[in-house]
Amino acid sequence: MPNIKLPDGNIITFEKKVTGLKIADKISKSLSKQALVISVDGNLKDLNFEIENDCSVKIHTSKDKEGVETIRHDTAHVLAMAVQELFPGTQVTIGPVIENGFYYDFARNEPFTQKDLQKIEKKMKEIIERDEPTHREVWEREKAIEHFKKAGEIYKAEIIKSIPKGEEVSIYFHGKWHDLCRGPHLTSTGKVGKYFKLTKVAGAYWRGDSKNEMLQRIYGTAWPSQKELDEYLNRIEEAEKRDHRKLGKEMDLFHFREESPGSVFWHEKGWTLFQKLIEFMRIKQKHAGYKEINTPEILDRSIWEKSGHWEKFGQHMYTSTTPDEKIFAIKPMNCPGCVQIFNQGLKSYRDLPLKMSEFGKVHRYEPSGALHGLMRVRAFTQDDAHIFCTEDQITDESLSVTNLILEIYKDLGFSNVILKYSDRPEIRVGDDKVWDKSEAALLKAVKASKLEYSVNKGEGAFYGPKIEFVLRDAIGRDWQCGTLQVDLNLPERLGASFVDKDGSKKIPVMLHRALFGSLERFIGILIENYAGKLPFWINPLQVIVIPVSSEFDDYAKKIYNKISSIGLNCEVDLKNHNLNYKIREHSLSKVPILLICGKKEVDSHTVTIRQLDSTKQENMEVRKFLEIYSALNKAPSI
RNA sequence: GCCCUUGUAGCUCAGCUGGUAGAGCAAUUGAUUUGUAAUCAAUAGGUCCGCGGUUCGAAUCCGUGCGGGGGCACCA
Repeated sequence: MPNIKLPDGNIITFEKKVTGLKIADKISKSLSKQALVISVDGNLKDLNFEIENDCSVKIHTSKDKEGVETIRHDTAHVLAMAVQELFPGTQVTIGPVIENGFYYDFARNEPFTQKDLQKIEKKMKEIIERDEPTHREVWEREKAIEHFKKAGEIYKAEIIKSIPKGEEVSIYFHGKWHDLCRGPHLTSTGKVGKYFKLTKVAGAYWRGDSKNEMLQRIYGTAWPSQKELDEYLNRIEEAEKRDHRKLGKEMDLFHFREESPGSVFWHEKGWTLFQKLIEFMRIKQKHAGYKEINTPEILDRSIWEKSGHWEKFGQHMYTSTTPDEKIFAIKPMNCPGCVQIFNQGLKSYRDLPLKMSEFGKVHRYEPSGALHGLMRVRAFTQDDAHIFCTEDQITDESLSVTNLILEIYKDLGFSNVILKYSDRPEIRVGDDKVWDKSEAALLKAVKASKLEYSVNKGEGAFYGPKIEFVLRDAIGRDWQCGTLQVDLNLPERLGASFVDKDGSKKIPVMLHRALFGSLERFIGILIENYAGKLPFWINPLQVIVIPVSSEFDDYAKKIYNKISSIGLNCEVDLKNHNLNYKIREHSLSKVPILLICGKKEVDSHTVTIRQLDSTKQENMEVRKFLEIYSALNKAPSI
């Protein structure tokens, strides 16, 4: 006589054991139609799972995350069914739900083509129409292993072997086709619906390990309705339109070429943007008490050996041999150089905290497959800084770094920031007592920031704990940008010390921090966040002056000179094109302000302003325009 | 690095099963002097990514190298 407690608190009593399907029936017809899975005391179960004891349940429909995920999981199964029907001999491996969809990894000698995907989709729809009923069986381990081995499903057999002893080995059937699976699943393939799409094929290592063989992964997306599917596909399309590689070309900011894969050729406009960001940072960092330095790009091998980079990071380092056979490395990080500046001359405790910033260009030999536009490059500029301080100063300094980062992000339009805190990894250097102290100090700063944070256990650097700053962009994507790391190792390795109050020599703590992380990457993020329509103050081409006809060229030039002289990035377009053409051209290249001058403007000594994405025109005295827009030509917080 | 895919004019792309290349935009020149998202015409523009092979003949087929894209691994 199970008593079933519903989410609204009501209790329904059944005479004998009961399934989720029956409970839904009892509640309402519409619920029983929409029901997909059920939570029984918080555990997700199939709708025909038999409930014998008292419990509380929640029946999930496509309106819940659980319901949608089950649809996706079942779609993955249907995908595997279709593939095995169409391509006998293909082995199945795993097929989990991911954000917005699912994938399934297959082992097959021939590659799947784009055409195959269409064929598979068609077959999937057939299977859904066949409405194969689902049922679940629990098998004995050895029997299951034998069964899958015999069926030529080597990977499945291996998965079963790795299921912890004591855990059930459940097999799901959809008609005759069956697969090892934890479940839960819909009651039949017909429940899946047809609102799915296979999106891409890709390679993926078996068990995610690059030492293993490569499988073929088919990605797909699935939704409860056509509308949601279309919306999702639209979102993808919109994101593609923002792609910084495409916009960077269209806006004439930068390009890449074969001679230096993963390194940026910055064009004038892109470089102006780059320099504007640096100028902005210089002001903010000066206020925050940083001293800017600069260290060599190329340093002798010996310092990299001392710092540990040669051993730990050598794989990613560019080296260079001189004609006289000396080996130098091109810096992959700025820290050793900075420590050498600290080491020059005697430092006192009175000098601490000493904050040295550097816009340092570093080179790292990244694997070719990792490169991606500005987001992942082989040569990039860090807005780096190293703070030398005492252990007691870690919390305050970390907090002031956090505040600086938040201010800077906010100025650039990102106010949604979360933190990731990582503590000691298994392989590390230094005494556990020192770790205790530095972790506590850093965590205190994290908490004091009052930001949302997550803890990544064991993911700190080998030399100390770290925080990563993650910002969310306009279309909801997260980007890891800033980082703050406590370093208890490098200062000692490179012989840094200061004279303490009592006259003794002590080793300082070093904080590594970067705000944007990489200027290149951050510019990529900015472009995508704003879809190329950069805020006025950071825009590398702010104003274009357009005469209505060549008769007004002189006036336009005069205006252009005035605007340039107050430090705005301005151009004048004297080309032999009509007004409509010029407006279209410059609007497409996303210039925020177009100034139109004709007879009217010359007579009244005004300009007519046309803002990007607005057809409204505003006529204004030249003097007033200069006043307003020179005030707008700086960061909001400055 | 690994799997798949891709490389034609400055850009975006067409070029079927092998017969040495074409469009639109941009550029140049000329005409036009224009009031808020494409004025007209003419001209010029190519080592079809590199190397090798098959073939009477290769942008096209094969091999290989390099680059791009989608993933995986990597992101110290």
